[in-house]
Amino acid sequence: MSPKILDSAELDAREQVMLRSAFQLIAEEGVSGLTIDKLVNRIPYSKGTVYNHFSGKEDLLTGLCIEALEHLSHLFQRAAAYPGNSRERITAIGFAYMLHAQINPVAFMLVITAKTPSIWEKTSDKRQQAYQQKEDQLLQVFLQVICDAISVGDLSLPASFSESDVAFALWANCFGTIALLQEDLERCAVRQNIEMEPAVLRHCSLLLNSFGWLPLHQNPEPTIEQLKTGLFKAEIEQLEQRLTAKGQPL
Amino acid sequence: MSPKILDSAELDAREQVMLRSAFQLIAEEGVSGLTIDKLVNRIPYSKGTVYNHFSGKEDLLTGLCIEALEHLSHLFQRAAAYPGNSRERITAIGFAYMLHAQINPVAFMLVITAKTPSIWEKTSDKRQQAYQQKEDQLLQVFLQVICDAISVGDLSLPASFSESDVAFALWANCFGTIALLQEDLERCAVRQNIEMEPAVLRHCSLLLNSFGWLPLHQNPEPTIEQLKTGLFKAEIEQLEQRLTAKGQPL
DNA sequence: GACTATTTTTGACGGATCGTCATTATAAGA
DNA sequence: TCTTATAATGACGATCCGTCAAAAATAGTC
Repeated sequence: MSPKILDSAELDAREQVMLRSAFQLIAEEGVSGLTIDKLVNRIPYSKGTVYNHFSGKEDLLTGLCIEALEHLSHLFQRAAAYPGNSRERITAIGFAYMLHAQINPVAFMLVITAKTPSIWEKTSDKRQQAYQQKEDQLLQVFLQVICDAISVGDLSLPASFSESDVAFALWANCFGTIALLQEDLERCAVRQNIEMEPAVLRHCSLLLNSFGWLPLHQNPEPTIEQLKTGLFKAEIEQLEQRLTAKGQPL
Repeated sequence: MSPKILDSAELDAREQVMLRSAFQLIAEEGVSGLTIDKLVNRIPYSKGTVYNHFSGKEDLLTGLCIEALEHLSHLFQRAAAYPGNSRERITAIGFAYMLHAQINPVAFMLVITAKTPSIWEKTSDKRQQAYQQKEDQLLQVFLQVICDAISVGDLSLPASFSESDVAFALWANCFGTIALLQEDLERCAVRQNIEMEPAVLRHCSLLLNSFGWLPLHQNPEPTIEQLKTGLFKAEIEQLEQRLTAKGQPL
């Protein structure tokens, strides 16, 4: 039935099937619901074949994370290409990060836990490298906007801050805000009825102001409505669909 | 051998024994190394007895998180009582958060993952409540310092910011910085040779300045050396011991 | 087409872990 | 001493993981 020599297109297609089914399984039953046996029952391949593609459950999870990073990377690149000033663009990236986390909360949490030793150690070298590469891509987008801002004069680096430091400060701030407000972490004491979207934007504004990133704005950033009805219109609609009918795959 | 009717002191003592051994097991073999069977082999109680105390492995993990939050709570309270101005005190809390994460990195990561559905759902109601309570305690310390700062005049709330919003912004910022620089997440692209201590302090300074929290400082906050040689002397030493000889329990 | 060699797929198996529960052990009271 | 309530035990069934020897499928050769 199957060809003797498998071309990489066929292999990729299979991997996609496996990742899709794994994702769906997680969407239905949570991360702990993902089981190799259950997965095998849903796909036209056997357990052994799955293990030809993934070194184990953890490798599969990292595979899903890589897909999530790809999704995020697309959003970032679109945000970075937003036709506005540098402050609007960096804000758009933060906004994109938040959108991603809301559209795909499970993947967002997965990425956090993917680097813990219990998962990372069991990830194949091949996929570890692929993951790192995607992560680098993301950082590059961030850095590009920062460098642009500097060259245009919108931003001048504070003493003892490198471009990377600025990128990291913004990233950590967005990440912390999103992570603590993530729906998975319901009923956190820290988050008392705080809405994610305004919080992320407020925190971005605070930090950008602190860097003296021009043009200085009061929060909320005025450009947000444009992002929601323009650049990220599709994602916003996708998000609203999610809120009405839950449980559908990415 | 055992008394017929167990008083709560005896029960608490047992729970401590179990938690200690679980902690040690994790320190030796990582979170995935914690196994009920292995735990049972190390303590003078049987599996059934363990299950009389904890509803399962996840409940045990949450139990460890509660202990971690208690540790953190002590640090926070000491920081909040630091005899300095309000800005120094809030900075001391952020510093304490970082110290805690460095002294007990596994617990820090555990607390992140504890709220994910796969763990939280399997946690007993009793322990869920205990956890929430500890979390509330932490937030209260934060809020107290913020309210003090306002009443003293060091801080005036920005428009559309409540006290909780300020607390959350600071918390999220510290959390994000620490989490991304956590040693468990080695080789993150975002963190290129960035040291945790200066990063946390820089980010705190940025945010405090953005709030106009008086007295305005350049980073690094000048009070840090005092914290390291005074208030948190013991913890700093503990940390240095950890760096030289790894693997010893909290 | 028959036969061989090579590649690929398969799922049964051993090992490990979980959580339960019938059984055993212990202590208090009569 | 004997009964009874309480607590501790660990054997057991169920589940899941990852492996590997056997089976299936294909390509090549005559």
